[in-house]
Amino acid sequence: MTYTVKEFAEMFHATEHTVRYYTDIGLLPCQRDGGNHRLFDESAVNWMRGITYLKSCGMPIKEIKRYFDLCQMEESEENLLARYKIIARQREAAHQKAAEAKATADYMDHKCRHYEEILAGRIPDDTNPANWSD
Amino acid sequence: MTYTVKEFAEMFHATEHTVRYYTDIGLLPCQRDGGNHRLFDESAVNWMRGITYLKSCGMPIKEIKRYFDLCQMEESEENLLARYKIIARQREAAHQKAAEAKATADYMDHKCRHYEEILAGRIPDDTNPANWSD
DNA sequence: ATACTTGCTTCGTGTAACTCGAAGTCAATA
DNA sequence: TATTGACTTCGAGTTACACGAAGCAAGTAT
Repeated sequence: MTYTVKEFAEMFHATEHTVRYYTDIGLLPCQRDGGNHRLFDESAVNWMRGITYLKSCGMPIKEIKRYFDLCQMEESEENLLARYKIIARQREAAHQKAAEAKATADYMDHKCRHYEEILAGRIPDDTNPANWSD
Repeated sequence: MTYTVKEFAEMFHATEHTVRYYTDIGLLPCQRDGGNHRLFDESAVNWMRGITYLKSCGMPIKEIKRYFDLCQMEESEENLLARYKIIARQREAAHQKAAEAKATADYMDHKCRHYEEILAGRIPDDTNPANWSD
């Protein structure tokens, strides 16, 4: 089973532009059909899943590419360790991002309730940028 | 109490470049001292706190600016509601981001353990981009 | 007094990761 | 035959900075 650019983009909630961009910079492998159109197979789907996870850790595209290049090299203890280090580092980054995102969400809950109190007329409107201490 | 660009940047783990950039585009207010150097007061600190929260929701800078402009306008029911809508929307965004970040962190934990199994020699090295299904 | 260092200033270019639109190709359909 | 739709490449635009050059002003060391 293969996918066209459009189908592939939809699978990952990405734009076709982005998918083409990834193939152009060599981040995402693809075949071409008779009409020179990009075709993606299951392995490309798996690559792309990995890309989205690593991107979500905040990893720059160039580094993601380096990681995938490592994955395609001949196996060796050294290579394996290098890959592990990258993943471990990104795991850390992911946890930090998650904690930060949680804190932001909590804060926004609080801020939202504050607005609702004002709208209900229970407290006066003190909304001013200088009041972000709330 | 006022702060220089450097002090202010450090407070928010931002670069001096970024702080200057924010003042230049009118997102962050500041005074100037005799030597034309930027000076930030407590209210700027609060503004900046708000900016970092909203940015962390994924809100573009231009929209953040529009929100802060609303905060400085004359109060009215309409204005208040407009502001509330913005905040409520960003609250949603923040929760979505938090959930996604959590999922990524969990996945990275899993991936990390997978690597540790390989390194311990308990399972063979199948690490290949096409195996991101793991 | 002179030189150096520190910290700021503006200005202009560079970067990442897209994002958009123009212009063209090709196959299927009305 | 004409148009539609999906694809192609290419080049320019966007966001949110990052960086470096060149210059000023105050304080410190020699």
